[in-house]
Amino acid sequence: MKPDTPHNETDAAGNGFIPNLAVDVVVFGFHDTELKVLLMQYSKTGLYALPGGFVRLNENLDDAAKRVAGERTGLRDISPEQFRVFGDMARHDPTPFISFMAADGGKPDPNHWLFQRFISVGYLALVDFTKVTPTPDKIFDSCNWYNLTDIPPLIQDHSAIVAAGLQWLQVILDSKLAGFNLLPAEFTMAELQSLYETVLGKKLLRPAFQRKMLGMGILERIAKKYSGGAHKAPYLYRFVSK
Amino acid sequence: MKPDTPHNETDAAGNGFIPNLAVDVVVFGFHDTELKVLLMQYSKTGLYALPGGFVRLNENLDDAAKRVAGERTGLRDISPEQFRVFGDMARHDPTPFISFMAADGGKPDPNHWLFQRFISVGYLALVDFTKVTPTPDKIFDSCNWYNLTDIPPLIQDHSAIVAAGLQWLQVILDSKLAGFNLLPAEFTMAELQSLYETVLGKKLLRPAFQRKMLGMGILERIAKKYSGGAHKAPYLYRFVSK
DNA sequence: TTATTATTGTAACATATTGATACAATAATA
DNA sequence: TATTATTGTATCAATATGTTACAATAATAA
Repeated sequence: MKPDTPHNETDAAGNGFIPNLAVDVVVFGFHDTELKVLLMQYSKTGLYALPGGFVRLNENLDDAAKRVAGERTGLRDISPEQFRVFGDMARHDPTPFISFMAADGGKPDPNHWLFQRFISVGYLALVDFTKVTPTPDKIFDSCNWYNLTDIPPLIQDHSAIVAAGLQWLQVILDSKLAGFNLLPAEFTMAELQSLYETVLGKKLLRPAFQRKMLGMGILERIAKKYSGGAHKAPYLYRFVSK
Repeated sequence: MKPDTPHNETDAAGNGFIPNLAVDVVVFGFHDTELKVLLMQYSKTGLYALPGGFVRLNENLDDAAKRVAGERTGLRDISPEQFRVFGDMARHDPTPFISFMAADGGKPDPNHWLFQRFISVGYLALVDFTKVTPTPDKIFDSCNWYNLTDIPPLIQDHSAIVAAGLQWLQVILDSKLAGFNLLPAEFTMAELQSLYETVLGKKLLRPAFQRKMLGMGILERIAKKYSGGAHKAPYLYRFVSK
């Protein structure tokens, strides 16, 4: 038993956590012109879910999201941002947790705290795909990237949370320079444009895109990249905050 | 005792409500070229606060905010929208509630549920100032409009919640036609512009503003208004959704 | 070594949007 | 009937965005 994790993290009472409150994190990555989402799976039942967790009694809400996202990705320097709270009664559905426990052989305690109604704060984490080590948790024994265009059915309202997370990303993409969190430290203009096109779901004109990005004054040109292709090699860029 | 209100709404255990979770509503109105906020006061201590409340065990989160805003304004047809969750430990400060109870003569139970740490969902309600009947609640015995430019110190982090609500309003003002909820059914272009200027905190050029508003195709021109001034009378407009 | 190819970087122009000025129209008052 | 203040909008200027075009060039092939 790890000393920094309460031994009652999944006990029937939920001691140590704020009741009825959860955080679910939509972790987006970008790879091969595809947006990827980090999903958990409980192999015995095959059910998929978002990385999620609960808020400790003396823990900042944002820190809970950071902890959850950090544990699933191995990343320490991320700051997930809340984008919406999901608080309808309609989202209450304990059957996935009942089936988890049934699959483990035990007889589920009908008063288990996980079966209660939960209000969940949705967080968005934008990460460098290449830096992530997907890591399972105590409930879900697998954790992996999935193409956003091809996600399996998720438990409860998690599909709606993913959809809302994408919508939010589209909104903040321009204003918050969110895109740069999804790319490695150095990238080509073509990669940046591909990211924008994937997130926004539409083609952009190359000259206008390049003009706009360079006009923001937040890109530093580094060196030539040898593309390997039979054509002019693109510059590499680095993001620099003003 | 009203049958539709749990008798334990403010008892020491907080039964019937989700623990550690609150909703606070920033109710904005617009009157005399000023943005107004609805604030509660507990007269014996003089402390001010946002209209707020708790979430019933079987209540949708949004419905809790609607209930709270409805009870304080007398309006039934409003849909407050969440704009941010406030979940830092730093916001935890039970002293206002302790002083309320002390002022009432009773000896505060140190384990009273109100003294616990709360995570609060901030909601924004945009209302027609002229339609509101400010109504106190069980904790605060007064409820009134205050000029946003001149709000008294508020308990806990409620000032920050108001500030965040205003910022959010500035963001959604254009995209969500939020302004129209703040005006009466019929209004002049000058009134609409004044609202925009007040919310955004800057002057706008009249011809460009008018062109933009008319260009959106959501305004219906009604009839002449007799302004009473020694000048050309303005049109009246009505908002029509497409 | 020299074409060929595919892609990059950007100039150049067209179009659309927004900023700013100007002015006729007009409702109340003098 | 002249005066005044404000409204509605035309007009032009400035800026931003959409689009086409083309020279530059890195790898490959002739």
